[in-house]
Amino acid sequence: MTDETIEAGRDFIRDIVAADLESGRHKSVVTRFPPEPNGYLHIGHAKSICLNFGLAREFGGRCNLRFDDTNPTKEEQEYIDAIKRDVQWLGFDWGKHLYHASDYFEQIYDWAVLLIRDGKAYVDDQTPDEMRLSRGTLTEPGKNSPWRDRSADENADLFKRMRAGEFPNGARVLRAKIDMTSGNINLRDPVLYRILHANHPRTGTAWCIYPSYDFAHGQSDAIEHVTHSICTLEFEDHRPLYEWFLDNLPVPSHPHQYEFARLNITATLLSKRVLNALVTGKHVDGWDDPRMPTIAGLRRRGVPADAIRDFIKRIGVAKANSIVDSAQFDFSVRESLNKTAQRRMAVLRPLKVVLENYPEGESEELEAVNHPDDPAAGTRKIKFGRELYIEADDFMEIPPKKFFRLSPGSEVRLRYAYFIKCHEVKKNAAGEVIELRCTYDPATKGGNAPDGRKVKATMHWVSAKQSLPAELRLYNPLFTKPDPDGSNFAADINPSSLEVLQGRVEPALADGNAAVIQFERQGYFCPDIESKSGKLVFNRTVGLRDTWAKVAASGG
RNA sequence: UGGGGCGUAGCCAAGUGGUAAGGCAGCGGAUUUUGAUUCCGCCAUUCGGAGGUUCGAACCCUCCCGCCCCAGCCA
Repeated sequence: MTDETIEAGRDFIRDIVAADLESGRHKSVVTRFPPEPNGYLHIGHAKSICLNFGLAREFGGRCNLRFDDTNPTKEEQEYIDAIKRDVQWLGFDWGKHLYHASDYFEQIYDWAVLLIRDGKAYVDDQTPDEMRLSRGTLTEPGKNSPWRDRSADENADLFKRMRAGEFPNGARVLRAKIDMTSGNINLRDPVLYRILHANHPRTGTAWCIYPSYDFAHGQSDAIEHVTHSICTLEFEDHRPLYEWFLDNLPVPSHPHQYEFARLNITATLLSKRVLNALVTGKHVDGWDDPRMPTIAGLRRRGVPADAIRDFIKRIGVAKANSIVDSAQFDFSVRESLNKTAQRRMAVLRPLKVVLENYPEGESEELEAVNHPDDPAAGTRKIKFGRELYIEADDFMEIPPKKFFRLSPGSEVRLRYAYFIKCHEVKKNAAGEVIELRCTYDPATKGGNAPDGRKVKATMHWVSAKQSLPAELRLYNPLFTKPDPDGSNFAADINPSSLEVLQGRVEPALADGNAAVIQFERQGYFCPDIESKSGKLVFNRTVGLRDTWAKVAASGG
């Protein structure tokens, strides 16, 4: 076991599993992660993945990856491939336990026939509209279908002909005969099979009838000998139905369903419907757009898998609906990256600085450490010269009280280099600052003054000549509101979720495919998949905590 | 106004009859050649509300209030 699993928190599900093992109800735990391949996995799925695979790992059991592929009209091979890739990247392994609900279609069909023989299922000829009307409402009971009392033989014949493809989509369905007056609407004769003449990613055209989620899920769990079938709260109402099937069919095992609250994060929408619409509506650039809360998007953005696991561990598992502050996620990302990311310097918004007393045409090499807390990361050389770029935000001509970076007359340190002072500000016709004329103190090489004088700020910089141009992509929340409206998300989309800057980076980043690095005083960045030498592109994974921004925002 | 759930700090979340863990955020302070990191300290006399049981209640009982989910041939 790794430290991570030892530290896994306690929650009601882990308590149930531990108790079931303790009491001997189960010899070992078997869980499953059952995605429908109709979209990419997102951070909400990561919660389920960490729970299901984590349980198996912690208790020495097993977790199956099972595709819930019962609706060929929405499912695609691309999603199957992406889901596998993402689960693996998150650090989990299903071993040889890769399954599909479609693997069980024949068995599930046989069980449907059995229910028909037992008088517990019937073919309904009502139209979808008629069915909706006769289902009743939340407060009124439903009415029995006029087809509810067909003979077992007639039902068997009709069902066989449904399978044979004799009827068009929607013509008939197979329903369980349970109770049209139940307060639980899921028990009002739920649909077991519907006719769908569609190509299935795995079974092709072998079938034209497909089992519903309810009729496939529990039985699939039973076939796989799943012990704890964990799903989200909205399926709580389905549990009586889940159990009804297990009780009325000769299944090989009897799993139990437990429900937990799905993940919500502020200013983030986690529903495949919305994510799909963001992609198809071109609001983002694909499922792996770094602004997306998909696993693929987070990965492209530079978020490490261990940060996602750490986040999931910290938020816990419970039954209360909740919305986690996105700052909680950022914390886990920074926590991970702070330990692993090497430091480099990059200027996002370059402002030219000319050191008037530095000899023209000369340059020198200075030594910079790669990680302040990890000497093993070593050092690197960086070029210093007469012309530099500093961060435009690090200069203010008229500094407010608590601003202790560069301003006319003030002295600051350039990291690993020298103290400098500014004595002239050049502006363009529009009055914008375009260049600073400064002087440096040659006695402060390396960043310390022999006379012991202190500066209040240390700033990053790059050499004007030696640095490289780079595109820097800064990501802001995709939605402007902390609680965007999922049914009308377009209205809440943040028009500045992507900011593209043309900055300058140290030459050490020339090859364009480093791991995630920290640009000192700015944040963690990783080369985008589009980055290459000659055209460097970096994604900002997350910014550093910025106390000054808070001070400045509060007026000073 | 049917059925199923859930209410503990700004946000997550432990706690299940013995006197409110922890994390995030926030706020102080120390260290700092990243306004980062790290480190210290502060942050619920009270658990949605009201009654009741008990020596003792966030935990048990009663009533009330609030929020979420369900009326797909989606999952």
